[in-house]
Parts: sequence; structure tokens; C-alpha cells
Amino acid sequence: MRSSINRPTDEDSDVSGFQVFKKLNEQELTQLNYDKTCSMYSKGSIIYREGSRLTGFYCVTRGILKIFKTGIDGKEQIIRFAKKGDIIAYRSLLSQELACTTAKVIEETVLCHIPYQTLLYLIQSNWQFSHHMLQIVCKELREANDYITDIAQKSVRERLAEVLLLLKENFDLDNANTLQISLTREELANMVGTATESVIRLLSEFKQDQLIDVQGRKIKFINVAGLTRAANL
Amino acid sequence: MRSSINRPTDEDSDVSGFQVFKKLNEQELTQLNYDKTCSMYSKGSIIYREGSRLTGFYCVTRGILKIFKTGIDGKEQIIRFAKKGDIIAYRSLLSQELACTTAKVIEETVLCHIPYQTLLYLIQSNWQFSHHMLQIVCKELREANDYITDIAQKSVRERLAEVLLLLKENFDLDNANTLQISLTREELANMVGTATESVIRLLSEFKQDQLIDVQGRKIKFINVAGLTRAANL
DNA sequence: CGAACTGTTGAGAGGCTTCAAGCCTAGTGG
DNA sequence: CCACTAGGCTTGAAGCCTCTCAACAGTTCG
Repeated sequence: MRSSINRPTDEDSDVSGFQVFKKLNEQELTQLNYDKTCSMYSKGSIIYREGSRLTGFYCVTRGILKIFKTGIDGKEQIIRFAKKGDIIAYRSLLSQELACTTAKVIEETVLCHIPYQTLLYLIQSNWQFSHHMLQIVCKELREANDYITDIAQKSVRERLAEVLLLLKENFDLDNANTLQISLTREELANMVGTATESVIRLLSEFKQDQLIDVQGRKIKFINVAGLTRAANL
Repeated sequence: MRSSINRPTDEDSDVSGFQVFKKLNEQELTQLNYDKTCSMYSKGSIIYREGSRLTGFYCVTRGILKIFKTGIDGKEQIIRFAKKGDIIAYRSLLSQELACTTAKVIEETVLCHIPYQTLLYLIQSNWQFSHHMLQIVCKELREANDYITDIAQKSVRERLAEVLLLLKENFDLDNANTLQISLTREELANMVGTATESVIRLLSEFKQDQLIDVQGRKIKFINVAGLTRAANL
């Protein structure tokens, strides 16, 4: 089903609620709103590719994207997801490097593009903006370091359990405790860093053990404590 | 052999050469030099521990440290090394979190401690300082992401080859192409994310294959191209 | 309705880990 | 000065976790 909306609503163009912009003054916000360009992207769209030159960063005002690197034999490694309130592409932009990841839309997304010049302007004019940016990158760095430790030391089973819990924390559940984000087995495998078949087998095990229930791509949490134990947290 | 020096020389207390301080003006440098405290630490010293509260960050003006996280069963995961010109502990400081890593001295080290207040002062007074900081964190984040992909997709053999090449790029070689940094087999294992025994076996293999030569902890590069091939880069 | 993609299951192979035992080296204390 | 000890290093054997390959079922979509 294609969405009937093909241009973002005003609500979807509003970035003033983003934490990183909280301390901007009137003038800075005006400039930001003047410079930004918002668009809607359908599922499967590539926002930028590994190796491409970026002209700005993006604010996610709606939808979900996956950010991944392409490794051996073109196998994806999912680094993180981005959802409403997140910013993407800022890392490579700030380092003035070519993009080292690809961003692909998982659920219909609205993005606001902020040009590099505007980013520089904000860094120069408002130290609190820089400070916020620093905190965002530092948080992401901690998460990356945590993940390195996990992936280096834990079994695939533990990592999958942990990834499920991580999804539970970061994405919506319906009132039956079912994850609303829909991922393929392969995408789960690309988060965990394993083979698709392993994910399938382990999901069955978790289901057998009454930790979760699985209906196609719908994953329902039944025993979170047990899952936490399985993740060895 | 204990070093006969027990307090840092003036040279070791000089942080003006650090990239991150390049754009400071006279007054900011004066403040920085006034606020900093430099000390020498011998091999094995712990600078800060995972979970501790940090009062500032450190500039490494001499020596080498390892930065690691403690994972399952107390197994270390080495996140990175820090050497002359690097700064450490800034990540947790900027996020205002407890330290998420431990820093331990590998080779006698001189560190200059810069209080949190001074860091904040510099962020507020000089946007170019913030910009430099942002670039440093972003670079580290890229490296972390690269490493996640490697560790998730490559074999232990490939990762060890890559780690050796990484050490070669980042640390001194003598004129016989021998790495000057001295690491235990366990430390190598804790970088690669594998068992000590596996490192031992693979080093022997590399030696057999004439890629490197090994004499105790001295590692000498013989065939870098071959090692690069083994790393699947 | 076929094509392409996704999900599932089984079998087999192999990379790595773990455990265990012994060696070597350096530092210590008698 | 030398035996002793502790920690690092090495090697072997056994076995498991995970991957790969292959075949097939189910689903989606043009």
C-alpha cells in the first residue's frame, strides 16, 4: 500500500521539539527553518549510501530507518535504527568524511535535511547546540562500545535475546506486548551478527521456552525476566 | 627497572601541541595551564575504573594506556589504546555518566588532568574547541562502528591479522619492522575478542606462513601484503 | 500464475572454545 | 647464588556452537 500522503504535513516538518535544538534562540530557529528541506520517503528508499558525499544531516520526524555498514560479501551489519527525534548522517558530516554507512527506510519516513553550512553556523553561534551535539555523539559512542563487548564475548543466543530486549525498549509495543516494528529474520541476523538460519532456530527455541511468541514478523514478549536471563545481562 | 624520573618534566606537561587545543587564544591557554595537573604513572596503574565518577579528562603526553570494558566473567574487552597526543575519559565526562571503561597504564605514562569546569569553560568560550572535540568523538565513533562490523562478520584469524596491522599503523616499529609495543597474548586476545589459546595458535600459523616473526612479545612484520590478505581487507 | 523473496528445517562440517597438563621466564626470598 | 613460585606461554584433545549448503514451503506482488 502506497501512502496517500506525498508531501509532509506541517507537523512532520517541525523540528523545534528536537532535543538538540532546544537552546536555539529566535533567530537561529528562523534560520534553521528557512534552510531545512523536508521530504517523505517510502519503505525501501535509500537516503544515502556508504561512500557518498553528504550535503547535510537529517532530522527524523516520522518513521524508522536502519543504518548499516556493508561488510564481507555485501553482508549488512546494522549499526542502529533511527526513529522520530533522532538525527542521522551527522557523524560523517562532522568528520568531513564520506558516509561510512547506508541509511534505508524501514517504515515510511519524513526527514528534514539541514545543510552543512547551517550546521556550522549553529556550532559557531550557539555553544549549547555544540554541547548537545557532543552529548549525542558520546552517547552513541558508549552504545557502540557496549555492543563491541557484547558481540565479542557473548554467544549468538545471548545476543539475540539482548537485541530483542533492546527493540522492546526502543520501539512501541501494543497492549498485548507485541513489538510494532516489523523486521525480517535477515535483519535480525544482521543486527546480531549471525546467519539468518540461526535467528530462526533461536526464535523457535525462545518460543518453545515460553519467553516470546512469534507470529510471522510479530514478536510478542511473554517472559521478559526469562529473556533477560537468556541475554545474560 | 623503575624509572628514575618521578615527576613529569616541563616537556611532559606541555599540552599546547594537542590538536584539540590548537585554536585556543592566549587567555584560554593560560587558564588551561593553570587548571591542569600533570602526574606520572607507572605500568599497571589504574587511572580510573568502570563505574567511577570522573572529575575531568586527561591528556596523554607520554606512554601508552589501554582502555577496556569488563564483560562476562570479568573478561576484558580492549576498546582502544591511548598514546601521546590522545585524550581519555572525555566521553563519560561529556555525557555526565559514570565511567563505562577502565584505563590502565601499559607503558609508563604522563597524564595531564583537566577539570570538568575547564572543559565546560572551553566549550562555552571557543566554538572551534567544541568543533575539534566533535571531530574527535566522531572519528572514534566511526572506528567503533567499523570494529562492530569486523567482529560480527570476520573470523578470528582475519581479526587477529587486522589487529596486528592496526598496531603497526598506530605504534612505533624499530628499523627491523618490529613492533615496539609489548602486549601479552591475553591482551591481544582481549582486543580480538577470542581465547588466549586461539591467539597463540594463530600467531604460530602466521609465523609458519612467513607473515610475521615472533620472539616472545616482539612481533616483527615480514610480509605485510600477505597479512593484509589474511585480514581480508 | 509465476517469480522473487522470505521463512523453515535438516544434515554435515569446521572453527573456536574449553579443559588440562606441562614448559618457560622472571622475580623473590632464603 | 639458587631454589621456588607465579604468571605467562604452549600444545593437545574433545566437543560444541554456529555456519553453510540444500531443499522446500509460504507469501507477496507484478
